[in-house]
Amino acid sequence: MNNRFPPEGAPVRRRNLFAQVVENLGVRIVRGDLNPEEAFPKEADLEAEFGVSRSVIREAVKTLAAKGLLESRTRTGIRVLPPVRWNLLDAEVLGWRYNSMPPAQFFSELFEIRLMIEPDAAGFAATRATAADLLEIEQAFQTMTDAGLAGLPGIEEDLRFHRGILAAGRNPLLLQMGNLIGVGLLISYRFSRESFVIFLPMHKRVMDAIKDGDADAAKLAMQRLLTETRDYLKSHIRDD
Amino acid sequence: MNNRFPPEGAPVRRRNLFAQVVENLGVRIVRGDLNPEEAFPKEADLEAEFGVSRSVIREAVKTLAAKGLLESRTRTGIRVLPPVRWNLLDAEVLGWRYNSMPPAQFFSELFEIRLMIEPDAAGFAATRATAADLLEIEQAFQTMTDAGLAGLPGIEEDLRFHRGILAAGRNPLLLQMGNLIGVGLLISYRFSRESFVIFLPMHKRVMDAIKDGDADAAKLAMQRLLTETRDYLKSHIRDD
DNA sequence: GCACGCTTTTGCATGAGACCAATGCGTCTA
DNA sequence: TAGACGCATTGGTCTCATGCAAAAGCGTGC
Repeated sequence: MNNRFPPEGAPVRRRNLFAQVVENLGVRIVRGDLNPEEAFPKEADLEAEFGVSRSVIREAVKTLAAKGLLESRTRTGIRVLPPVRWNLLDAEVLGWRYNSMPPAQFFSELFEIRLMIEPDAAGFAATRATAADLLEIEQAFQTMTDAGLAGLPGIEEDLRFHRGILAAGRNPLLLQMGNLIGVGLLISYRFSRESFVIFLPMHKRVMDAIKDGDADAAKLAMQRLLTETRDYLKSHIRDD
Repeated sequence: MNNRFPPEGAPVRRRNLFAQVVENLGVRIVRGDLNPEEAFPKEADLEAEFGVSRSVIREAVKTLAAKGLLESRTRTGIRVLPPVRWNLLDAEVLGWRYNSMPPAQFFSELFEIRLMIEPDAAGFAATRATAADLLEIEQAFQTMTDAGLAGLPGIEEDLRFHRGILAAGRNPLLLQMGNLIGVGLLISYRFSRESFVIFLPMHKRVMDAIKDGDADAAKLAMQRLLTETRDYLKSHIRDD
């Protein structure tokens, strides 16, 4: 098996062959290039297309199947599952999907969900946070502030703050939303690199309400933070 | 490679070897039998333990890795990821986890999230549902009613109803919650096989509000349905 | 219409080598 | 001598190749 992809000249990405196949197929599926119902290449075809061995193809297919994008049966072959089956909250799937989506749609979809989850999560955090939870949130806020003053994007720190609140909500399922927020922040940054320091005071209000154990205030503060961020981003979308 | 599992005498399950390994390891991981940090068996050891070939083990590991339960690197070997990384909303992971969890904890975790999502989803459905969406919801309700009158559990139908509302909310991320509701209904049924017909009128109120396009009413009706169901289940938990 | 082979495609097994990153050892320097 | 740096070793996964088994759709023939 020679004639690897990508073709000569492209920068050689030193990653697992397997991961490259996964990403390539994954992106194509969520972009809709490969529809359900339509014929999907069989293992042998994929081998030929990518120029890799059958094991690599099989492991890639299993990975995509585990994320709900594919299904593979003997005799029938491989087929793309309908979008309902996709694990959209999987970090990778989220990334693939949001990189091929108009920003406006992305933002409305994202913040709609965040507004359902995070205010309530903040409310729970206010009544349930342990000392360790509070410390984590405070430290996250501190590093976020530092990053802001230093003119850095501070995505990592922002994510850490929101994750900290989800964790303090003490419901493991809440933490799943961390992926969503993370990918969201990343993409948001691609559309608008304005400083986020203007939102620091609002973050602080959320934190203070949680520290005070005031669930209603925490909920409202988070709601406010999210709607303001959403509106800000909506009006600052850059077309590129 | 002989000496397959399960040992002689056990009922022969006609499933893929691969799926069996995935389930076995998956359950052990989410149950906490195999902690992160702790040493995890390497491929060769797993081969020996399960009595299957490398291909099967590797594909199983890839599958679990895709669900965020494992990570496998060259030289370092395989290791269990911390629970934060697990894709808890994956249908399989959800099932494994909730089968090894005290019912009370399960119900509180489940309904906390459902109450964040579904009332808002119902609200969106009221303003966004297409004719097809409404038809689907009505049909689901109809089959649910029929099942109830026939004395059947009607889990499938119930799930269809709730999924229909999520779909009518017209935000793809909402549909992810379908898994959660589905597994939830299944487990609920294990704890309490009482008829659910008493909740039919409440379902109807949700549906009618959506048909009327009354978002607030839909939201409230859904909220009511969920809290009542939750309280009912809590007081009917059977210890078995 | 039904049973029964045929054939296509994935499922499973196995051997062999490449590749990668911890680990430990030795040497060199301040 | 302690510490830093480079280097070989080695234990694990990654990739390739090949063969056979098993499942399931399809058609044939009764």
